[in-house]
Amino acid sequence: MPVTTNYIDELNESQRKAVMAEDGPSLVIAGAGSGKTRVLTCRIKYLIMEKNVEARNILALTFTNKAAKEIVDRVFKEIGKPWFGDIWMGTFHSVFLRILRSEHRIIGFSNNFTIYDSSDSKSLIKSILKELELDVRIYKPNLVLSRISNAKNHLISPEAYAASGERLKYDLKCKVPRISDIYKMYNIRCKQSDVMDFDDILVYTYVLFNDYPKVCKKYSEKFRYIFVDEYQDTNEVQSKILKLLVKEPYNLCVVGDDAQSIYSFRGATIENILNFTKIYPTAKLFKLEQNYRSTQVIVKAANSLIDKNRAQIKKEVFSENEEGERIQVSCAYSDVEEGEIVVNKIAELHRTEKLSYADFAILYRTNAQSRIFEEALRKRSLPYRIYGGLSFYQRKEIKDVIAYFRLVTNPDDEEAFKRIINYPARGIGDTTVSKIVKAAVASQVSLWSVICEPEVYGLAVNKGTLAKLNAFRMMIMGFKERLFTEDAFVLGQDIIRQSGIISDIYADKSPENLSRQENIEELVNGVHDFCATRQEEGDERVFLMDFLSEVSLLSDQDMDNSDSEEKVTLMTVHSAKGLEFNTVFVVGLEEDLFPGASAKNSFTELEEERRLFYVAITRAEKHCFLSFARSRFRYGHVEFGNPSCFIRDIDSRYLSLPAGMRPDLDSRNNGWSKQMGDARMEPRLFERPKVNIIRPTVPPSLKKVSTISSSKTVQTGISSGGGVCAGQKIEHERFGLGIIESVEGTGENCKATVRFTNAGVKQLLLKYARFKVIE
DNA sequence: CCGATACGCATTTTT
DNA sequence: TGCGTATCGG
Repeated sequence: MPVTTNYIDELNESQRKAVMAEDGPSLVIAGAGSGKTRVLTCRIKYLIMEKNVEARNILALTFTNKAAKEIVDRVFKEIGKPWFGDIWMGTFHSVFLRILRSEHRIIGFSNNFTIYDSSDSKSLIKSILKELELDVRIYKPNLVLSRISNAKNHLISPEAYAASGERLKYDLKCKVPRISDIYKMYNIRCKQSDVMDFDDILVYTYVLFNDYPKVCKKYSEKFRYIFVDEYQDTNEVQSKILKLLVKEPYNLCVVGDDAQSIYSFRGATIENILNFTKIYPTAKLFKLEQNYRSTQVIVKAANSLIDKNRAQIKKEVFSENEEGERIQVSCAYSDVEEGEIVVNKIAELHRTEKLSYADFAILYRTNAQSRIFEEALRKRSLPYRIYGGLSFYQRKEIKDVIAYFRLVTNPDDEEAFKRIINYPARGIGDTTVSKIVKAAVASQVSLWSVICEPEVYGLAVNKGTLAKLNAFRMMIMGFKERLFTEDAFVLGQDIIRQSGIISDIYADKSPENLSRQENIEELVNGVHDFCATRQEEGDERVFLMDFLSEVSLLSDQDMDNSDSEEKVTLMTVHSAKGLEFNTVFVVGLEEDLFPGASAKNSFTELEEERRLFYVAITRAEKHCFLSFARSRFRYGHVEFGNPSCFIRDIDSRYLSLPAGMRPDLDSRNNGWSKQMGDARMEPRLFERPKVNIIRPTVPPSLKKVSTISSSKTVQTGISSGGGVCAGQKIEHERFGLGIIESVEGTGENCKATVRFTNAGVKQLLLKYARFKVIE
């Protein structure tokens, strides 16, 4: 047993106070780079090791899968397997989805309900608009969706919406008075389709806990200690769910930074963190103010910036690191030149300071800005990686396959139905689908019900179409029968093959189709890995629904990018939250771009943009560069703009400004008097650049996968039970190199805890694990 | 039912 | 400019 106080000693004063706090609510305000995850994981460890709290009484909630994974790994590492037990850790959505699945009956859903992603929601909105004969140019689907989402985030039911004078008035003012009706229909359709959208996962959890106190009590008693990461990003429902769930003495520990709240456009409300002590009057407040990440100059500059915001909790973030150099501001003639300046600087620092390419990040406000930098980097043959853009799961071919999986799991799923009813083409066109929808709406049933009993619901189509519909139905039914008798991988692969997707995509060999093939193969691999992992962890049977549940809450950021090559990172400021880089370039600092144009009218929006800028700057450890361009190619033509007001929000003591922008020298002009900088083009290299647009590692061929599947029970390494012991070095088929930490159980149930170099700590059920012992 | 062409419109996006 | 959608013609 380790000396229990060690890890406590390594904390600073305020961290320690937060970690060792008595029972009761606590709010930890954690400045950027102040070690908030550390406090979170240490407190969990402290409770378990010193306070004899049982792991199964702990719940830790995050916003991203990535954050969840990090906390799981770190806690696991800290306390080891025996103590880890079954702590519930995960995103709000995944944890609540798990609860909703086991309580599905109570809230009126089937066991197999599926999840709509935002594009499904949008698509449903569109069909409702069509049915109501509303003009999509006035009722912009995105607007409608955000109003509905906003209502849900505030727990306004369709009925409450219809009765809310305030909301109706606002809609009327915006000339979209029928939002209320759309909302109502949207909800009905989701219910009929046995689906939930992302917001519903939270709303129904609230309803479950609020309307069924007995159920709530069950979970309250289970989760005696609740942790929330990034609390500044919670919305109203989330905070209310917590309120229901947390009972005396309110062991709710939330960690966050109000200065980093950048998701209000998604319903996050900064009031949650600002009012925490009002909701929980006994709450203790802890402030982590020492920044371990950045130089003093960077921290001070960031402080001076965020100081311009009104709504915030007072804190004094400081750094004891080296002072560091001033933040250099560059002015470029054009967006292209801005790219060159940045890339030149990267090349220079790479050379002079021996920095790895992975030490650099270029952060921009909008994804559209990435291209310029991409081109500049490509010209210089520097390796880079762009995050964002269309994610793996948003690709058409992937969505098609997932739609099949969804429909097989839940035939009532309307969006999945509509997506694949005629893909691959089987002669069921829009007119037929419209008739089905009409009949379904008229009888308040799902589309699937209509094609099951066409005559009952008065579906008027000709015989040929009826036959085609029937064939489709039989195919789906055929798959459905195997839902719980077959493995997700086997069934999934059969669906892809027998549905005709394979023949459709493999029919022609155009380059874009080739990449589709690769993507499908990648997905098949994903299913395979998923099954294998779950089996190794001890799940006997892994069904398609399990895969779906996981995958519908997954984003591309969660795919393991173990691609070890060193690359410059290009991403939006939003996606950079939580990350850190030695050197950061914040680019495009122009009015109407950063801050964006719409921030002009609203004070709160401007403050949010400022926080966003704060997040950007505080990603930097050593160097931070700011830049803007005088002219920029936007929407097809060149536009001129002014430097961002945010540059002037930073105390100029911490900046090194280009000539013409220095407040003491020339305050009349806007920074346009002179060109700044010595952006000289270096000789171009015409080598093939190392491009990598976040497509996951090269997928093995489908053929290879099939081979693996057929040899499912064959072990590469040792047979179950004997042969392994702690300390051995192994190589796992997917996780790579690792060291066995412990082995327990015998025979069938023999499990090993393995620490992998690149994949973290895993528990493997030897019966399934495929690896070989190296030494 | 699918392809071609025309129009209009553009943030950020953990789940 | 470039994508996604709407509409029309084969």
